[in-house]
Amino acid sequence: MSLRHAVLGLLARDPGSGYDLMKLFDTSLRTVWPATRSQLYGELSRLADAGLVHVSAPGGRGRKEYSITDAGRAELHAWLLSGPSRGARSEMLLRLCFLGQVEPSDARAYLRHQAELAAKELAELEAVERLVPERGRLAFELGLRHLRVQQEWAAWAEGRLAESGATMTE
Amino acid sequence: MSLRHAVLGLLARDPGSGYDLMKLFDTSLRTVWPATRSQLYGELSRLADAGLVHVSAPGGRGRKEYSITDAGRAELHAWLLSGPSRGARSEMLLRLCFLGQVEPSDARAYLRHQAELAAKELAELEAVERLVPERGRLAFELGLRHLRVQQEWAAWAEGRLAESGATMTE
DNA sequence: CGTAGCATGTAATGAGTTACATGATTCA
DNA sequence: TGAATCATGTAACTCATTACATGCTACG
Repeated sequence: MSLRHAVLGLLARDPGSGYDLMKLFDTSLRTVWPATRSQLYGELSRLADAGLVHVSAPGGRGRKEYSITDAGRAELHAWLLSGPSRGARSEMLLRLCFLGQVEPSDARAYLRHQAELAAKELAELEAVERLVPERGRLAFELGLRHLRVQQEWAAWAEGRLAESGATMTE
Repeated sequence: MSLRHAVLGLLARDPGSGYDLMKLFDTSLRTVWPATRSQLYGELSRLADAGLVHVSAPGGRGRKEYSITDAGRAELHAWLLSGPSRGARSEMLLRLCFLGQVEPSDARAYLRHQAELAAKELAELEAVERLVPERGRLAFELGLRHLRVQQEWAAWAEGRLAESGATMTE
């Protein structure tokens, strides 16, 4: 139930309408916690019902500007410091569990492709490094490091498969 | 839609009943792709309707042993080699985006806790390293490397906060 | 006056969680 | 005969995705 907390986090920085928040979900949070309009507007209503946010400034064109309440801030704070919730799914790891079931050459090609993909994303990330605001620095650095291991690991894994394949056909 | 592929992957290794598969979901796949009974039995029916698996051996107590079909194998193969699907959510990264909104001392404590957590999981993983079957080796290694960066990063991040906190109060 | 951008939602469907509900067999 | 294990499911609910649907306003 973290969409709720993403919304609270954004509103804790600045009040805004659903429309405003949507732009943030489509930019800064795009790769971290994607959300759609229908989800967002629904969640805003529920948050308002629960008293965690309130409409602070109705505007033209039906605009409703929301602000976080004290209760909302308390909820956000508690969540921020709470442990990681269970149930993490990793499609990558799942594929890996069954990668032994395709031809070794296919598996190698797949891993090579993964390495290239990670390298590309890494390059993109490094290119925008200086644009990252100070407050986003920690998250950025973690993303960077994750991509680096991803790339190194894929290269290592491909090498390993190549070796064992060679051994087998000898 | 990856529960489907997890089931196909398991059945491609060995035929089994919903009950059998559930044990695997609760052990080997627990940390990779958790699933519940109700999800699993539902998915098995749908897979059978779609012709990707079939009941190969009905047994006592209502047991239905499923096997993968050629169509199922084809589907699995295609999925294994397909690119990563979009929509990856990271609760960790989301927390990080908003960690600036709590007291620096709270944030540091949180990061220290994360580092310890990663170190503990790492130790557990390393302890069972030799029990990992050859076919699970790639996934295991990726998990290991991810935990290592997690730990190193959390330590680095905490140090960074400590520094900037010190600068601010000077 | 038209179009780009602002601004809000609903409906249908699929995926995941939790709780409930039942019955057969084996073995001590 | 009673408990553990085998074995299957349904129902209610929440969360996420996709498509549909509408209307106002500023500006050129």
